[in-house]
Amino acid sequence: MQLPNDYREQVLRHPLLALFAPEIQARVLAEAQYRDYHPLALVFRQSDPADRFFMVLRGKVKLFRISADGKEKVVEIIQPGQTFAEAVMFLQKPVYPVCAETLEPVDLISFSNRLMLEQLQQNPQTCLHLLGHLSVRLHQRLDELENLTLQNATQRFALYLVGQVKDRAADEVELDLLLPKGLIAARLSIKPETLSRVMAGLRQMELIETSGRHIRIPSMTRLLDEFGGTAM
Amino acid sequence: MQLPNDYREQVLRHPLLALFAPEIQARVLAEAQYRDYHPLALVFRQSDPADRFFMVLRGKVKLFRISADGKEKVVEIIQPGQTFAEAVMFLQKPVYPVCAETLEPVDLISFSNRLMLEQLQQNPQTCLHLLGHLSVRLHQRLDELENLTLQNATQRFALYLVGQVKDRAADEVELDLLLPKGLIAARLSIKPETLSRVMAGLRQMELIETSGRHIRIPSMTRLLDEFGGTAM
DNA sequence: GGCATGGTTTGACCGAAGTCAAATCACTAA
DNA sequence: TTAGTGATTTGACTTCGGTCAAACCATGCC
Repeated sequence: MQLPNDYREQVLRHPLLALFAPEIQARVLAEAQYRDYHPLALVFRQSDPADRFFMVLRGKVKLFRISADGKEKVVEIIQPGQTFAEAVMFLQKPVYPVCAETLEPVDLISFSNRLMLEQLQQNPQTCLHLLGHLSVRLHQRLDELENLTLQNATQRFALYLVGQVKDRAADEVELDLLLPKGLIAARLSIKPETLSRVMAGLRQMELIETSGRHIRIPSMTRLLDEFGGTAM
Repeated sequence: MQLPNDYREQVLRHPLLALFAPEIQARVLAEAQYRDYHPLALVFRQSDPADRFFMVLRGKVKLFRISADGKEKVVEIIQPGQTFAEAVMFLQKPVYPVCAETLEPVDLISFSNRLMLEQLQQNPQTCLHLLGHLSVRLHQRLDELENLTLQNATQRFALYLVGQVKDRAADEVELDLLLPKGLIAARLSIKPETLSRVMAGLRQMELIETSGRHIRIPSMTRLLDEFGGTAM
């Protein structure tokens, strides 16, 4: 399928491709595959052999793991503009470590690992950028590990809320959750029922006010005060 | 302090330095710092500014996080020959994301981030190697996340045991735990008391026999059968 | 409107792991 | 040997979050 022109620029602006010479960019795009997906479509499955990686152009993609007894752990929700499964190309035995499923109508572009690796050998700058990117991800995972083990459900949700806020300075904040609560619960590794109770609790303590997806935080300070964590 | 000669070779054999030209290696070593530590010494603290990374030459180093209320999460136990805190040099604001503490008498060598970054710009092969390394680590963290959320204490310990076994083929296995049980518990994010009960449980089911640090697994098959997970 | 569907909430109950405290074991050093 | 320190075990109790089931709500569709 043909890559629509309005996506071209967005793709080439991505740091992974931005530093390549124009003729290389052209080659990469030529070998790229563009595809649109229905909601709830499976992009790839855990332990599928992996010879391509992806960039989201439109919609959201859920990365998750399935355990032997069928329980799933949501690892990440990928937003437009982000790539996923890039780290896989560096493994000796390239195999996707998670399942990827679309949440909405989604447009994806995918790139050949082989071609990308070849280009990386010529382009240390992009290598360094990727190293930076992976380092950040590694540390995010660290944060998440810490959250899971050291923080309870309410603290995890509070931290999630904080992460959603754009204006870090303001004390009184309003925002809209951009995911259905069930998904947020999954992302935080708690059950929807528990999330519901957690929010009820915070409402009780007058730390938040809610109506549907819309949330008002009267005092960020007070919220962080109760559920600070090491955060920031 | 002077780097003992018998360590020199070991250090230069490490993939991070192995591909550098001899004169570069010499420069890196010249700027490296060698030091020995007592047991329970703090190498660096979480959120200390980070301008060096480390390689363990002797002894074990514990990496861990401390939460606001003082609880600690053991992230990793570093063994001789391994490097740690290499990923930090790629961050915009280089700051150690964990605390590092020696568990035994330890010898460390540390390298300048600045110098290393300079060299990486000239050496895409080593970049790629590092990318591979970080990717593996990223996926290990994934495994760990999955274990924490999808697996209970007994399953986690069973997986840990499996990971300790050298001979993957044998069905009847004997091994010695190389860490005190308290640390193993921490590594698995459970309390020592719980680990104790977990082992008692497995003993009950005749899946393991123990005496002190020594453990006999009469049938690997049976153990994995009960507590398989997605593992392998 | 009436109804089906899926997301969200609420309640009653359960269970795995944490907490606290005491007992026991292991090993060192006098 | 004996005392002392720290690691490990055991028991009683608590707690957080999960499970199951029912109610509730919003939405779109006929």
